[in-house]
Amino acid sequence: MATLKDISAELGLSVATVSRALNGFPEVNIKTRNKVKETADRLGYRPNRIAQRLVTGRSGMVGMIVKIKPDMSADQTFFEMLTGLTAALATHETDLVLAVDQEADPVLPYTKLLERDVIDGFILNAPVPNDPRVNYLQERGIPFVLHGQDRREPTYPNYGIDNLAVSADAVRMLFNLGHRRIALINGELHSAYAADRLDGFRDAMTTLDLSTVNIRNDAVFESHGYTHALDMLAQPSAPTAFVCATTVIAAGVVQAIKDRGFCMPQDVSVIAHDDALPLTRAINFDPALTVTRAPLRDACVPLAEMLLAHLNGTPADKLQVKLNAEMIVRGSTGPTPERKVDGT
Amino acid sequence: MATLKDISAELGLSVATVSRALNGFPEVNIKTRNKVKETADRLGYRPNRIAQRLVTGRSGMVGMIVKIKPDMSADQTFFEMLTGLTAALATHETDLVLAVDQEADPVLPYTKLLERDVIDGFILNAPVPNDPRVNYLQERGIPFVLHGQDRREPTYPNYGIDNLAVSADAVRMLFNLGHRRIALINGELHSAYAADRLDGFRDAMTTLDLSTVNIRNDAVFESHGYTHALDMLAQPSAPTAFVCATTVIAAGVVQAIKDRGFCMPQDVSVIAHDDALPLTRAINFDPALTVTRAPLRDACVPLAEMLLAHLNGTPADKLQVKLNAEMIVRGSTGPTPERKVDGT
DNA sequence: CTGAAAGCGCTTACAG
DNA sequence: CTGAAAGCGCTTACAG
Repeated sequence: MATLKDISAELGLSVATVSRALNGFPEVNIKTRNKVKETADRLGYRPNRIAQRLVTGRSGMVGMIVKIKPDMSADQTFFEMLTGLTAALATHETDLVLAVDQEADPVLPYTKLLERDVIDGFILNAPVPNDPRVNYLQERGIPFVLHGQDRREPTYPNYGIDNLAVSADAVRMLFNLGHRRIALINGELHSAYAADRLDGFRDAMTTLDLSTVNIRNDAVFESHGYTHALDMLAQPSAPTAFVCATTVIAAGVVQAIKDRGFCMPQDVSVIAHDDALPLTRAINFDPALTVTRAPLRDACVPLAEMLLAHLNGTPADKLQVKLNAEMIVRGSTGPTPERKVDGT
Repeated sequence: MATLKDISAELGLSVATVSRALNGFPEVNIKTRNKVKETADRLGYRPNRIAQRLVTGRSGMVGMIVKIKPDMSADQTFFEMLTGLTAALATHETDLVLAVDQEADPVLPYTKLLERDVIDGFILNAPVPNDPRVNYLQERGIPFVLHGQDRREPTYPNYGIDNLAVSADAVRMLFNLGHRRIALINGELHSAYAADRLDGFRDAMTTLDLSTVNIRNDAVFESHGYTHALDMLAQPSAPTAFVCATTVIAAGVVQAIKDRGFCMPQDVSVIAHDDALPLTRAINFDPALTVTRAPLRDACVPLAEMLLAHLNGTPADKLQVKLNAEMIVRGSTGPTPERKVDGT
């Protein structure tokens, strides 16, 4: 493997100049730079990252702790994030080092990864409300970026969508179509996103003076969407609209609607939040699913770049992004049956 | 962060001696060693891996390319391997660097990872027959270990079970119970393991002079197990026994048997290969499932250690392991109905 | 615009 | 048993 020394020997230059030429320092003569680049190419020079890292004090590695859930419900989202983050970090010569969390203590894997190795910072995903990992890393001054929001007033870099607004937008949209009995089939409350969705839902419903009896918080399985919807639709005053945590949940809900002999959207409307995962796509529903949409993949580049910016000194308060999901109205939502009757 | 220099300054020793003391060199005086260790502990010394790696020429990173399948069928096994490998490598101060393969060209991610960084070697999982990655890495002299067998006569480190024997054992066992019409619900043939299972099945059946009409090679979904078994059981001469690629397939097959009104094992026997994944456990079947068993997790420590041994100079021909899966007979297999009739 | 020098934190022959 | 020295391959003040 060619080194800077090889190039400098070949050209009769110092390694310092070769280094500067290759790293785009403005002061080097353009002819020198070209000669250097050419021989570097010819010799197949690749900078030794390890040496660079020793001198810069950076390891070029950021950590992520993977939580293996026995129910595997997080797989799809995890793969999506893994793909996007790996690619985004590779752009910046940074590797993603994984540690797998099999422990009860949520911060233990962080301890281990920090003890054992040189990690520049962490990407925290799938936060729980008031995530304990945040406190742990903050106390130690270890840089990180959080995907999502685990508290109302974050003081650290974080990027995510406004999950309160996701629910509120859905409720308001259904309300405007005439719906009054609106159900929420939510994710599990130990996830921060689901807790926010619940809060947003309750707030919006209460503001509109609607009852919030039809709420379920449960693991994101199609079968759960199915059984919860089936239950609710059997009640005397069944919901006329469902707000679903994900398109996977929606798939179960839609099946329940069919199995109860109802039509969508004539009898029952369905809206879901759409992470734009490759499976269970909203447009493949029949009719296509109305959604609030925020592709999970879109978070990866910002997350990577925010962490690296933070490592380079950008203060945390400049690195806080809360986005609004986009509302896409398709065929699965429509006016309530009551309203249609009233209207004609 | 404390360095060797800090310790040496504190103790009036040279960094060389401190280094040797900490690294367990036999020549250091026991009292010196103890003093060094004590101050190292007190100062919270952690060796700088980057510096170690620069001088040893090792990066302490091994690569694995993750293939994201749209059907997500490999998730469970991937997580299992990820967990085990991460833990096994951590024992040896080695990190697992992931690259995600989203490309058509199966070697492209290897090129990228090698170009971009300093990777000591690779772990290749989920091989296809005559895996092209093998040739690529061998040509370039890059160390790797393969999980499984992608060809009959490997010339590189590899670890896996004998998948031909898995099928052959299952067939022979069913034959001895009197079964003659034996079906195989296999994985997809682009996987090396499935290709071997098919070969083993065909060979064993042919040797026993049995017909091999009932074979399906398909993605490992419970629904596929269900539909294939349902089809086969509707035929005039339906199989009396099923050999299943995995317990997930078996779950579908068992459901089909029930739905056709048959009893297991009185009417139909089922045997599966069991990777011992946390979901779909063989003992949770009713009756419990007869399996050939080889926990995927068990491969992780050997794989990690074989790769590291290879990096340290152990020749490839000493690093080739082919294990036999264990046969565990439970309630899902029994004598054929014909035989019982004949016998009484 | 270029070079000589110091240094990042280790390891390991070579002396003694 | 311990130390002084060289070196891994870079980067970056400091001179000129």
